[in-house]
Amino acid sequence: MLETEIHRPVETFFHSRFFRGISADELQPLANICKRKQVPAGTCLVRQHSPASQVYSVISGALMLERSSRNGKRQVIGFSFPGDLIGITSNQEFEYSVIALKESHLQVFPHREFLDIIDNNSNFKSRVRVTGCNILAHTLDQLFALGQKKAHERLCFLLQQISLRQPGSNPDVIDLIMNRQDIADYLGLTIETVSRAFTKLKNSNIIHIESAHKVRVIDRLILEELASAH
Amino acid sequence: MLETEIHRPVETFFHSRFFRGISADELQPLANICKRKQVPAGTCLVRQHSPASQVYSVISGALMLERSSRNGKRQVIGFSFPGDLIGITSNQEFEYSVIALKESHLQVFPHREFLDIIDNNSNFKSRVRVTGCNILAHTLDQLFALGQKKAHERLCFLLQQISLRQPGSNPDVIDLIMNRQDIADYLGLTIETVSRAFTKLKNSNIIHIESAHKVRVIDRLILEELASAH
DNA sequence: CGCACGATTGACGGAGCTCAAGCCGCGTGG
DNA sequence: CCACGCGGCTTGAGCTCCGTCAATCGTGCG
Repeated sequence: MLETEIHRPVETFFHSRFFRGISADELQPLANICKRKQVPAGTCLVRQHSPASQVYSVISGALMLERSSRNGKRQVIGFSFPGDLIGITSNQEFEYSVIALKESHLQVFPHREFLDIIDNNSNFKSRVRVTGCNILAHTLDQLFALGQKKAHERLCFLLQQISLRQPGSNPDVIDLIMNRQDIADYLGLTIETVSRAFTKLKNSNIIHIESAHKVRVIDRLILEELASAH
Repeated sequence: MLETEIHRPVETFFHSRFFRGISADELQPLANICKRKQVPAGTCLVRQHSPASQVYSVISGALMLERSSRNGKRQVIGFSFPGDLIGITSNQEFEYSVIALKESHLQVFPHREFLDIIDNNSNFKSRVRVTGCNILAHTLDQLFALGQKKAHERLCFLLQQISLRQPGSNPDVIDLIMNRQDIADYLGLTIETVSRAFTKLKNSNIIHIESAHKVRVIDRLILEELASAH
């Protein structure tokens, strides 16, 4: 894991959707406090209950947010893709661990300074609020899925999520960066049930499984119908 | 449902924990835009997908937040008690419906003006952020319960939640303001399973059921152990 | 007192969990 | 280049917990 100072033009590093359309002048204060970090696949970027002293912006790669309990149970909270922010919280501690699923590049900001700069710029301010609301909205969707849906419907929910949020232009080819255990812990199921749900969707001609980690959407309408929370 | 202007001293209405310790001078701008609302038990205060144009502060009573899908499934998101804020979002629409479980009194603020005032006062600003984070933290706890816990453990989670958040000084006597269907939809179970979970906890001498809506905690340590997400 | 509705209990079936075996893709080494 | 082994995924068999359906209980209210 290496952290380096930025010595290049500001705009180069702020391609995240969070910063889109904000002028270089406004970005400069953030650039001044920004470092970069590169983490290999499998590393733990943030440990649950550690002090929330950094804010991260994902530049490339993919990460997983998770919570674990003492008795070994784990709930995967979500996945972070390029453009996502991690660690915008007002609590003292991180609510979850963050683990890199692939090698990932991130921007790192000191938490306190980040919020100070955000607070003094109304463009940023509203974006941070929207980001927070989006996170909550996603968590509520997931809650609905876990509380009210069957195994194969939950899987549709996950596929839909990834399909819409993964980088790249073709949402019909889904790149499953996580393994089956991660999916199971995200959906509140076991790996066996996840596997059976995959074959069920395959046999219903809703998806085509090109490999264990690559899925093609055949019938998007039905996928959405099964995934939807409304 | 009646809405009235405030003509009494400011402090009278701002006893919510959200406003605690903030001076009358600072509260005045909020008082100026504040109306009151009283809703009888069973009323729908906010309808899912309606424009998020109000912020509410609960003065007395109890409310339930829920999401419904077209096919009739419902997920209860949480419960609001005196001192809670409802509707702090940056989205255009409410993410959920809000229904009064008892007759409830609320303060009502226009959304836009509320946020403007909040943004110009650093005391408020940090409190709003903390409130948002607490809501997310609670939702994550619930997510963990639905994903990883068995029926009777989920029930312990709910009892623990209410016990800690309900008004009144004695956390060992739990007032179940909601009915069994509400509990079931909160925990992702059916009413029958909820009922069986109650008798299971009763037979294990963890709780005593005084009536269908009043429960006494016998063994708080075990209750916490079963409820905990860590 | 009797009705009505909500809560509880019982019997049964099924979705998903557990345990175990088999399969597949991939990397390593002969 | 192929044999082998390993780890992750899939499939199968049996069991368990929870959902479903139905009957009963209990409490509050007209």
